[in-house]
Amino acid sequence: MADKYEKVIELAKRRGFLWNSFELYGGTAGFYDYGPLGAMLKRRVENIWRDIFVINEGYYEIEAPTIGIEDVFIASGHVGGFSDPLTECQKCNEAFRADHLVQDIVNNPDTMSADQLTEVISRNNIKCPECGGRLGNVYEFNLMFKTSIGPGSKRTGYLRPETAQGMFVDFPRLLKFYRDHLPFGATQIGKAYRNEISPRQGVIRLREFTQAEAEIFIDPRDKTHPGFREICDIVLNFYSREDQTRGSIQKMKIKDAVDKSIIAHEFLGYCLALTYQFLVRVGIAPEKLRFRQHMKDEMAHYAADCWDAEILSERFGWVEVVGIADRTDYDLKAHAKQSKTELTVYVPYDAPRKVERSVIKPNMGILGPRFKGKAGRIADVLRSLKPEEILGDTIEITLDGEKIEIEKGAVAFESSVEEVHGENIIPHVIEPSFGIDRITYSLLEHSYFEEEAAEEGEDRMRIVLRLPPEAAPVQAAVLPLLAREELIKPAEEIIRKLRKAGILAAYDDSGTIGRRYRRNDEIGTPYSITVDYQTLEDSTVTIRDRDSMKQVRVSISDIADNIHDLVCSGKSFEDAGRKV
RNA sequence: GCGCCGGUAGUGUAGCGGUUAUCACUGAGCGUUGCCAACGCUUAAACUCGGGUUCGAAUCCCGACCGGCGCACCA
Repeated sequence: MADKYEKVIELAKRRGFLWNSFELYGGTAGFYDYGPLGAMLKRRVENIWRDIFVINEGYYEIEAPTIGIEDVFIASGHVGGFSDPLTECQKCNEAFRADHLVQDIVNNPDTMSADQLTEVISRNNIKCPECGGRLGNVYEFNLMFKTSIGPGSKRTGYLRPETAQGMFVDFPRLLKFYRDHLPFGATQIGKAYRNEISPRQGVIRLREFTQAEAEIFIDPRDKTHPGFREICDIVLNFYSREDQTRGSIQKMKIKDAVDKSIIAHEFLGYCLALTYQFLVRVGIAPEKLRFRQHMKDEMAHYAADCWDAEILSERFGWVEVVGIADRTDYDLKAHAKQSKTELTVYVPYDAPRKVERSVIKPNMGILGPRFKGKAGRIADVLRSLKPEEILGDTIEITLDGEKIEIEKGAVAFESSVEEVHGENIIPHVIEPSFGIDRITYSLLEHSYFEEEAAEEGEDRMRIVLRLPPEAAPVQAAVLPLLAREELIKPAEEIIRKLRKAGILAAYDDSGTIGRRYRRNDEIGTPYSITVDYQTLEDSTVTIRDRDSMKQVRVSISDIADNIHDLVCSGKSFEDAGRKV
C-alpha cells in the first residue's frame, strides 16, 4: 500500500506542486521544480516568514549574491572544513575518511593535504578496515559547487552553501544602517547550494535549496529579550540533551525551560517561540513538532547552544527543518581576521567610567638624533613596556638581539585618569535558519487528508489539502452552478472583482459542481463561491468552506472584502454570511 | 559512492519474445445536469535513454539516467 509520502508526491506531481527537474532529459537527482501551485505555496510560506521576522521583528531583508568569493568561504570555514578527504578501498569500494584512518599515526591529520594523507597511508601500509584491501588515492570532496569569476578562470567563486555569510559580510554596513545600536538583525531568503554526494528523499535533501535565515547581532552580556514575557507561556515539545538520553519528549513552558537553564537564555527561547508560531501558522501540526537540542559533541565548538525544530514525517521520521543557534562571536571574529577589519560595535556605558591610564612617551628629540633609522622601532618597544619596567635609572631593551641602554630622561611617563564612555565589543550572533523546501513539503504532508465521502453508497474518497487559507496557493474558486450564460456572466464579474482586490481566484465551469468542489479540495482552495439562480434574483452567492463543506450566503457587493478577511485576517467562516 | 529492487499515457496499472500495448481514473469537446468526483457520445495521451541478442524486444542481456530501500556520507 502506498504510504503517505507517495500519495502526497503523486498529488504534488499531478496537480502542479512539485516536479522532478529536467524530466524532459531524464531528470537529475537533487533538483526539484516548483510547479504553478507549488511556487505559489512556497511564496506564501516565505511571505508568512517575512511577516514574522521582517515586519514584526524588524529584521530587514537583504539580498546578497548567490556566488561568493573565496575569501568569504575561507573565513566561514567552508573551503577548509566543508570538504572531507576520502579514500576508497580498491577491492570493496567502501569509502572512508582518510583523516580518521591516520589519526593515531600523525598528530594533526585534519590540517594535511590529500597528497600528504595518501603518502601517510601508503608509508604506514594502512589497509581497508572492512576487507583489508588496498586503499586508493585520497581526494578532497568539497560540498561547495566551484566556479570561476570572469574570463581566464583567474578568480575562484563558489555557489554559497548557506545564505548566512551575506549578512556577516555586510556587517559594517548593517551596523551603520541600524545607527550603531545593538541588538539588530538582518535576514535573507534565497537559494543555497550543496553538491551532495547522494541526494535522496525527494525534496528533503536537495542540491539547490531555499533558506530563510536571520542573523541577529546582540550584546554578549545581555541575552534577554524585551518581548520574552509575551511568549514565555507558550508550551513546546522539548527534546533536550537530557530528554534524549532518556528518550522522551517533554512538554514545557518556554519560561520554565529558560528558568531551569535547559535553554541557554531568553533570546534563544524567544527565537524558539517565533519558530513555533511560524511553523504552526503555515500549517504544521503542533503535535508533530518538537525542539531538539544539539548534543555537546554534535554542536560546533564555538556554539553556546543549539536547537533544531524537527517535524515528524510519516516516511522520514523526525526531520530537521530549522536550526536555531547561538553562534557567539565566531563568525564576526573569523571575518575580522580574514578581512583585517575590526567588526565591533561601540557600546556606551550607562555612566562614564574613570580609568587610570599610564602612558609611556619616548622623547623623540633625544632618541631620533642618537639612533637615527632605528629610533622609530625603539620607540615602539618602549611604548610596549609596562610602567614598572621603566623605574630604574636606565632602561634596557632588546632590538634585533642587540641590547640597548636608554637613560631615564629619554622617556617620559605620564599617568592620567581618563573618562571612558564605552567600549568596542564583538556582538554575539543568534541564528535561526529555516529550510523552506522541507517546511513546504512537511506542510503538504500534514495537510493531506483522505476522507470517506459519506454520500449515499458512494464510497469514493475525498482528498483534501487542509492548508491554512493564508498559505493556500489558490485562495478562492468561482463556480457557476451550471455552465449557462446567465450564470457565467455574474461569475466572471466576481472573478474580476476578486482579482482587483489582489485575491488569487480560479474560474471553473466544466463538469458538475461537485466535481469542481473536489478538484479545489485537492489543491487546498479554502473557499468556493457558487453563482446560482438566486444570484439573479438578489445578487447573493454562496461561499463553501473547504473543510466543513458548509455554505453561507453573502452579497456580491462585498464579496472581495469578505474573502479577503477570511483568507488574510482569520475571520471565521460562520461570520462571513447567512447560513444556508 | 557501493549493494538490493524498480522504471509502460497526466496518475495508478496489465502485458514478461510476435497484441492495433490492457484497464481505470484524469484531461479536452459536445450534450445533459438546480450544490459535493452522476450520465451519454466524441477525443487526446505511454513502453526512460543508448547499445546488444533475435527474423522479430516494452518483454532477454549490457551500460547510462532516474526513483525506492540498506550502507557510507551529510545539516
